[in-house]
Amino acid sequence: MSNADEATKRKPRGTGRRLHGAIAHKLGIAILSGEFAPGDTLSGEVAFSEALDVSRSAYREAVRVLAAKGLVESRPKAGTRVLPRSRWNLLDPEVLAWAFAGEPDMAFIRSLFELRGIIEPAAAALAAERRTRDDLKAIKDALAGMSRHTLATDAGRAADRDFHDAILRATRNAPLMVLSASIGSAVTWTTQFKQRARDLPRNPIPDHRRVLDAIAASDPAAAADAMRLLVDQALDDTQTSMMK
Amino acid sequence: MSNADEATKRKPRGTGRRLHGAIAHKLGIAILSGEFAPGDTLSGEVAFSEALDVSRSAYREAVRVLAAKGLVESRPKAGTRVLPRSRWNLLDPEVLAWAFAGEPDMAFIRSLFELRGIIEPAAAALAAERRTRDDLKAIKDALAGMSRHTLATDAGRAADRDFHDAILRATRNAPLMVLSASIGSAVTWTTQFKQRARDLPRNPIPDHRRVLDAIAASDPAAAADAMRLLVDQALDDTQTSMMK
DNA sequence: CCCTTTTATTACTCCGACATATTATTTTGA
DNA sequence: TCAAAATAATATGTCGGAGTAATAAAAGGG
Repeated sequence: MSNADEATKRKPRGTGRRLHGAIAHKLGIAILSGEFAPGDTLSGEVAFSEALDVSRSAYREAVRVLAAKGLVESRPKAGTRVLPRSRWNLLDPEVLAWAFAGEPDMAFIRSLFELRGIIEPAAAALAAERRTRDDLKAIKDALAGMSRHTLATDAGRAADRDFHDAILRATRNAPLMVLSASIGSAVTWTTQFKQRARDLPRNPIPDHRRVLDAIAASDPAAAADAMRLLVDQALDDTQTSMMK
Repeated sequence: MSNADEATKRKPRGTGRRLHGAIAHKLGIAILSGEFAPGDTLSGEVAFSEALDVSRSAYREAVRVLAAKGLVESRPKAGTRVLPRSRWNLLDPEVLAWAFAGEPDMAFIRSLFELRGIIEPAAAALAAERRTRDDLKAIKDALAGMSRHTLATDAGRAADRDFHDAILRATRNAPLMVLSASIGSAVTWTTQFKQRARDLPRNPIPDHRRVLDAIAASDPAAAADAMRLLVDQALDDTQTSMMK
């Protein structure tokens, strides 16, 4: 190919993302947004890589990433096809990010909150049973961080995530932890939308404190109830802010 | 296991699995089994690919797959390092399969059943609320398939999976579906261990029918209770069979 | 008309080299 | 003596091409 084209071959490593990662990101968004529908077969690997002006290796590695997440499947002669949605690994953090990169689907967001509404109260109950003193301290510290910053700031949202993460860690259940971490990051996207539309609707500290108190008291039922309140309220806030 | 294909490296395909897939499988098992601990850095790309007697491209694509699942991270000069367990995407079906490829960890299995015990009753309740007539028919058909075959056969286990899948589809919640599909496949591995150690402990049809009846009656609470019974019982069976 | 065999297209695999980025080392200055 | 900056070393990242295996379609035979 033509050399000395350093200008045309611009480096996409703005955030330390590699080339194949950037391609996977691009294709992932295209698939999640419906630009490539399930059943569609992507044009050949030579054609596509030339269209993107990247090497075949980079394109192939990107396809491997997508295939690892269940988005596509490439078979000899048949080409690379987009798999049906049921095969997609929607819980993968990157897939989740791609889903929210385009215009977020309200039904999908509601599904996520519904799942969160199932997971988090149960997690709070488990945490109430198994928490150690260190777990309790971590939860308490996160709550203190929340009261120092508002949810409109990055620090405040980080503290909110820490609060939920600390509870998850107290469950001593690894699959539960990774699951809620995925959902939590997705929910973070939506809360960013939320605070964009409207400033914080109410003081979240008392509700969080109720969860903490129930876990401190080793009361699983109360912890689950308190957490259920918290999640339902978050869904309501998100919905109303997206309505307007 | 058969390792005759190890000698003839010319045709390394094992039933449709590509070379990079085989490498990813091998490395994935090595990581999940603890052979490579978090923080360990794999030997260089050239060294490792030569040790495996494969090209660098095949090895690199395998590493891309592992990186997509959060198992490793490759950085220039620093090498490819195994990420901490918290970054692993344990809900990925392939990762789950790798986790069960070695000797299964009882604590991990219990964690999975615990998660299943949270998810499935809630899913049954949602299904009871939203099921259509077609959903009900699918559940009924699956149950009929279960009564035709025993759980000791492949067909019987397939029918059991169909039963749970049909319920999940009735929830109209995509993330919930893929999540339970992952867990379900993992649980299938354990049931294979179970029936290997001992034949089926009891007739599972009546318990499943209770779930079906509750969903048919659109009774969420009853559906959740019936499903809870089912899952708890499955855990008990697995535990007792692994004890002996 | 259906099944088997053949053919051809296609994507996977492998190769070797160059470019790049990160880290470790060394050197210089305070 | 310590710290910071510049340099060097090395593994990763990237590239295009050639060979091979496998599948889908077409052709031939039953």
